[in-house]
Amino acid sequence: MSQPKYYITTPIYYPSDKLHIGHTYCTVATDAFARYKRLQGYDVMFLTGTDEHGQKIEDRARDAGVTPQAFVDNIVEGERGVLDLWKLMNISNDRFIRTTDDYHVAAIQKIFKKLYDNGDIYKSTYSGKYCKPCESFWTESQLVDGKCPDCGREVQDAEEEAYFFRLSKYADRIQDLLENTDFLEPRSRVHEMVNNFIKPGLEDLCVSRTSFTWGVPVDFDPGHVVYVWVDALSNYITALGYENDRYNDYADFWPADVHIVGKEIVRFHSIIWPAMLMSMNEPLPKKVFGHGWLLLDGGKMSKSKGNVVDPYILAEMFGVDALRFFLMRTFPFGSDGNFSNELLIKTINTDLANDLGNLVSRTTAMVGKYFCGKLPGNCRSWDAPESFDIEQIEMASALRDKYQAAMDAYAPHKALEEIFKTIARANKYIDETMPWALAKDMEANGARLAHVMYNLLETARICGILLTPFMPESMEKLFDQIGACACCRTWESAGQWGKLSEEAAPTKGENLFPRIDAEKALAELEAAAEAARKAALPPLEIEPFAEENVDFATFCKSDFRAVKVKACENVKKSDKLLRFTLDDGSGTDRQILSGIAKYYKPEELVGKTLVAIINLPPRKMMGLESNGMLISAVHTEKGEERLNLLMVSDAIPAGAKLC
RNA sequence: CGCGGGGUGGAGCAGUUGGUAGCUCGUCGGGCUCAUAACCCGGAGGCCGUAGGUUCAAGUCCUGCCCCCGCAACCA
Repeated sequence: MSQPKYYITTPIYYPSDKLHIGHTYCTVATDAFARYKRLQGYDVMFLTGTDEHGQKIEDRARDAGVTPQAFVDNIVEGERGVLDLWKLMNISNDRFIRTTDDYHVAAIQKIFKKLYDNGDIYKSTYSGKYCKPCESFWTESQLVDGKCPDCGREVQDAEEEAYFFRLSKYADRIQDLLENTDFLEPRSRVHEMVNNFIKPGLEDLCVSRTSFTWGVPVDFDPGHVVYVWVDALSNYITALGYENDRYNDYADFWPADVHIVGKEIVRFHSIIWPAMLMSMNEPLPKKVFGHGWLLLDGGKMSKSKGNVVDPYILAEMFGVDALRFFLMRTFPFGSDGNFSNELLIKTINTDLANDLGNLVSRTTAMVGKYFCGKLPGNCRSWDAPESFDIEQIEMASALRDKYQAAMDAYAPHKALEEIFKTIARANKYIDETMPWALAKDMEANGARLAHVMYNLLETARICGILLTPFMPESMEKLFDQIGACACCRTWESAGQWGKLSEEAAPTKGENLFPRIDAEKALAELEAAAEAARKAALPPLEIEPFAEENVDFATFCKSDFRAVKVKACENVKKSDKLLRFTLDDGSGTDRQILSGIAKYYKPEELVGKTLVAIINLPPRKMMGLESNGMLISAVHTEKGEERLNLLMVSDAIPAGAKLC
């Protein structure tokens, strides 16, 4: 008897930069669904990975002075890279595919050839707007004011030889798939796809490039590399062993049960990908779900806005499970949501610390206090239940089904809402039953009190099971604290009231979810963000070179001399100016004021031999006259201005002319 | 210009097939003391962007307009 199979995927992310909270959102959601299905007893294949080819990576690698492979290796496998992030976030993927993996590359060549051989890929010319310096093609709509969006320079019409995929051939079948099945969800995305792309007429798709080389080579036509579509989308099947020997799971797991994707790539997954599969005569995935975006301040987060949220910092500060929970609890999956640190902290404090954590804490503490940590047994049932007993038990008993309905509808936020309604009910139940009052007369009320405790533990147990996909580690701790054995942590047992042993021995452990001091945490986050901004600044910047020439005669008029510092002091009431008394070789002291107090202490300059231009017109600063200007070298490091006075050999006599 | 999404008490959001407007936070008042100054109860606060229409009945359907966000060939 084999288990039912379930195959779920995230997109493969583009490692041109470090991943941010948006990628984390998508991956955590997929992980929660994967864990949910495992909990239900499915044999789950959960795939994620990275899409590592293309022009942008080639460019970024060149800028960084490394090979494209080294560049992506660093982002994927390096410290705090993609793999580290998923490990930190406790992502339970069964497989990780990189499009640079040998088996994938070889499989892509076979897939490309297959599409070519069946006539759906043909050779033609690609025409578009080309920016020569950037060596990039752009579409009309990508241009900014008709110019290259990267460098702002003029573009020209250009053509290159390329292979095309007959996407148009599948337009009708795709439209039918989108409109008449629930292939694509949420439903609102269907209108977008059909109105925007199918109704205007699907154009054939350019699937190869000759303008860059970082990609899978078309093996039967040197110079061409496979463009993103075939390369990236096929990952979902090559990772199962399609057209390769590395794996052998295609028969078991394809078609995928669901591709979880961000809304911006719904197009590729709901139009191009099915068309490719139709062409290859392979089954289509059962569903594509396009989730929403996390917005910041009502707008998109982007590097250019400098408002990218770093999941590392949040997870380290608040805990992985708290972050995972927040992402799934707060935002309706499928629509956009406004991310903020305040909301994150508030959600953790309210739901996790005050409601769930505190419920477990007060319950286990009471069992410890009133029953020395072990229920007396025979406490599962009660002869004359109050209405609130019944209500509490019924609510917890019905929870699993409600949860399942929400999860199956890809509404994890609703599933969590149901759980927390039940948790809130349990907190209320404590008020209604007043255990501390019962405890005053244990002889008379001990049995009743034990029943109340049992009901609370049982509610916590059921909630704990259903929360496991979202917070796997914390729920293990919860189970340990309430004394739940392995057999009452299962999906099956989550649907059955009364599975917990009547002689369970809870222990009050450490707080599952400590309260967060919001003010302090926000200040720390602000400091971390500031540090990140600084770190992102270029390590070294120099002034751009002058575009205009200066003629030789004008230059020669500038009289540069070696000067020796006889005295130097801070100018009173000025935090910038230093006053120099200089020997310029004339026999008369020369006074120059220089705004470099930030960089030098006066005393360290006395005796130094510097360079000054001495025929600038005299100028008064802070009431003192300055006769010339000392020459310094300036540059910027990590956004901070650096200045070095030009110091020359003390062997040079004062007054020596520089030319 | 086109397409998509959204405009609901101070803030952030739910509102399934049209039938007395809900949740979280905040706020005000009360209760409790088992617990992570947490928990429980109650109050105040919304003519559901706007103008029309359909209907016995509309936040929910239709039309026009205003405002916000996004997409427009790979930023989840």
